[in-house]
Amino acid sequence: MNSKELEIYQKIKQAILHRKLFPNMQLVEKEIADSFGVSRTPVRNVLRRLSYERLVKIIENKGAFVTCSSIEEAKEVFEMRRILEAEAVRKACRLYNQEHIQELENMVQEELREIEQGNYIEGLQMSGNFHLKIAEMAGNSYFYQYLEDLISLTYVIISIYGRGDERNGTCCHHLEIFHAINERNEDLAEKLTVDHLKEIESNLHFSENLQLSTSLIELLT
Amino acid sequence: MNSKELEIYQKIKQAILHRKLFPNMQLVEKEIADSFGVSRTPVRNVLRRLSYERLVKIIENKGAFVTCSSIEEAKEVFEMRRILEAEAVRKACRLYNQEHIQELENMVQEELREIEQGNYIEGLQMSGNFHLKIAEMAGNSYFYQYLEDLISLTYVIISIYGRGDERNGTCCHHLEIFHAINERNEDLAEKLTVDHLKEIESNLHFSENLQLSTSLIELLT
DNA sequence: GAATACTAGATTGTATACAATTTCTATAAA
DNA sequence: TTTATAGAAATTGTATACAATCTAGTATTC
Repeated sequence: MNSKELEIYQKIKQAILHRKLFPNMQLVEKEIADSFGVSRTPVRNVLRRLSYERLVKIIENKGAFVTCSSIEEAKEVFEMRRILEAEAVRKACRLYNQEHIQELENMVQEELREIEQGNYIEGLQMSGNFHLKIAEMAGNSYFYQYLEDLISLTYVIISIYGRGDERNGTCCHHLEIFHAINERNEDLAEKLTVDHLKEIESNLHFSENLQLSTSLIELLT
Repeated sequence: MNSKELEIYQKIKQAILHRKLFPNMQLVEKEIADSFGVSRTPVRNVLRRLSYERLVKIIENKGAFVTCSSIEEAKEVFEMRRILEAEAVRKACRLYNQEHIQELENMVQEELREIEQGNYIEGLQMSGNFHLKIAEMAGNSYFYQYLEDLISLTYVIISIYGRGDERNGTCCHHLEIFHAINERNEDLAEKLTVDHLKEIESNLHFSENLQLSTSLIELLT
């Protein structure tokens, strides 16, 4: 993917993660192409890549739509995150160097600042970056590749099923996880990570009949 | 991906897995397009998808090449397979139904027949299908998606670093794993699966200076 | 008035033309 | 002989034109 496509890719992805583009909203190729001053060709390439990452859903002859994960899909995302992040944080405990741990600490601090200032979306973004940093520290590129996609999808899932009060415990959890990693306490780091993810998931309201939101947003577009 | 692209995708993928196309070989868009009687457009789409799956490497302005995994990349693949398949086989033990277990048994039997008849490539293919079936039984679509790609890459890795004597123990292992699953013995099934993957990896010759094969094959194309 | 069929517009899918880049080769200079 | 260079060929990248499909609105029929 060249620099032009990369820019389009990042802009669209950020727009989805920052909730400028809502689940089920159609991404019309021509509109995007015009707004970037390019032809439909690179836009189509980007949309295909996003669909491979499950952030958009392409329906043949109909178009590309921002993903609106079902409850089952959301649960799959969290389950896979627990599996991958449990292993990743263990490996991070074993493999990290001074530079890594310094960066991780900075990220926790920055996240705390954002939350204190009431920047909800930015805090959520930093939260994801914290998890991704651990994936990077684990030293196997698949952790990063897979978790980048899963964490991106988590943003969308929270925007669908979240209550809007996600800022509560997460940054404290991150601080605890950071300390466990710093002490190279694998068992503790894994436990804290898995519990953390389970708590985030448990704060979503899957119980209510939210399948409606699918068609509802569809009507609004 | 529509039916036309799907066909091209499957043909190219099978050609790589069956070693008709060698690592580092260039996949020229026009040649493929002509051979399928289509334009370059759908071929380009397919090549991009294969590059997401890491089966093909696209270099800007140069083209698409069959992946030639480095030793480090190969080790990443096996590590990630152990992590995912360990969890998948545990979940399979808990979740399988009668239909699943029947299909799995059939696959082991078919693999045994292929090996007995000396069909090396077919046996290897069936071996991969056995692992994929377990991923399917685990009931989380990410197991299947991720392992489909990782197992495909494993074929290429074995073609690069294998000794050609991979047929030895694998099918016996599969039979043992099948029995463990059938008895819903999670711990045993996980242990057998991880050991099985470690043995396959240990039978590759990473030690020798095989980075040469990269440039060597490059010269031949 | 409700249901259906049809037309027009919008959108995606594919092929093709052209531009940009790389690769190869032949020629000339050291 | 080797190296450097120029130009031709091959290949990829992008834009555009056209085909196929879907969507929506309108007219028509019952």
